[in-house]
Amino acid sequence: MRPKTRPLRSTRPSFIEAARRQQIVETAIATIAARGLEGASLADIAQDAGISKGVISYHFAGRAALIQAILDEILAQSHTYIMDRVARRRRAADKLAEYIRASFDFIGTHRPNFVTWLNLWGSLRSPEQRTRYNARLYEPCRMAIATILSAGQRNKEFKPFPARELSVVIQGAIDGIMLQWILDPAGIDLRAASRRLRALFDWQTRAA
Amino acid sequence: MRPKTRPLRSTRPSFIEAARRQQIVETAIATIAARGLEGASLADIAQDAGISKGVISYHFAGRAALIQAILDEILAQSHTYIMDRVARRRRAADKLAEYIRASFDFIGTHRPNFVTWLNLWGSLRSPEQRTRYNARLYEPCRMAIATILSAGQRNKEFKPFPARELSVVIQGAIDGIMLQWILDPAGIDLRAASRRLRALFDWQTRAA
DNA sequence: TCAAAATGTGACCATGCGGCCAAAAACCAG
DNA sequence: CTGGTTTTTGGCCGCATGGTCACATTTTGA
Repeated sequence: MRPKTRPLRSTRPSFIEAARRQQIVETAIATIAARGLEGASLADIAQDAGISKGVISYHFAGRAALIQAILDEILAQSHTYIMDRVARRRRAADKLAEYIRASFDFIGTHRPNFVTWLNLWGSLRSPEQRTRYNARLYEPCRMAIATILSAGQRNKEFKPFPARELSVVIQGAIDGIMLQWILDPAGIDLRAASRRLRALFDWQTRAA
Repeated sequence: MRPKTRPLRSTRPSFIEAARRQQIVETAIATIAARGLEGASLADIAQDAGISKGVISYHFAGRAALIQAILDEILAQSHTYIMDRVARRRRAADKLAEYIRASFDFIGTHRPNFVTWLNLWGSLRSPEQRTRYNARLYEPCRMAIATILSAGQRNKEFKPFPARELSVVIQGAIDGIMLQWILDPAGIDLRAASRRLRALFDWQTRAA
């Protein structure tokens, strides 16, 4: 019998454990995207996954832990995909353009993830009012952009500008457009937005 | 005794009714901002407002109706404030800059509103899966910007560009930066972002 | 001034939720 | 095969929630 408080991961998670966790997280993303956060009880998620409710309790410490796992999963998937594509480019200007293009590509092909992502923003500071955790979520994205920008400035590809400040604006523009698209898919042309953003920030960064 | 189903607003709402509704909505905004959506029960809100729980049920058809009222209130406040300031400017370029500046000013001075706003995004389609309502929420903002842009193009202040497309980008940038600031206030410099956005879109729109 | 309407109260209720557990089932090493 | 371990099941429980109601209080208007 697994003790109630997990023994600090004494052994590696079994194959079944990893698979089940993954399955539950993915089902939960779909369920939340479809019915909203409040409409997605553990029972609902279990039913969608075709398992008993107890299984979720067995693999996750509680609802909060499941939500945390969902957040991590969504963020990791997106980050991995984007950075993979960025890494294939050499020049800073290409990296920046690819960052934007990959972001929109991923958003466009993973709508449920971002619908759920949106539903979960409100739950971010639930556990202990830890507003601070949220910073941890966003900082890597801004950091990635800022790194590209700084590198471009170092090798004179880019002109001088405050990299950190601009990275906030770039990430903001991407997320803000995503938000509009989540709330009103028919009203937003993701492809056009992606194109314009690339042109806009290319113009804004490239040396004369 | 008021009938359960409201008689289609046969008479104008009384003074007390209007005041109470306003009080409840404002208290609810604060409560949700402080404790999160799931942590803000009707009982909590009532307590914060110093009234009995039944009063909320008396003035609102249910929790969903209250949330809807909150959304309308937040949106109306913001929209009114911004458009008031925009209206004071004559030239299109000034209107655009003022739109951006006013947006950030309002965001910066009404944090609780936007924390709650963020918490409520997930509840937008709760009632009937009406994803469509969301469009109604965002469209006015984009419309306002597009109107400014079009006017500027007509009188040659602005160069030619797809106004609708750019308005999506402008509103997106504002909201995306707001989002980062909500999640991580210490990590974002609103003033700098406002300045950069104004410069960026001035550059992007103004005729040569 | 006073009855009727509007508003507020606090207790009450049904419901659904997250969490728990004892027993069954599946899995696996020896 | 077998005994121990992991995983799953399905039902149960306590609790908090949104909503309702009979009654108290205040406001209104003639």
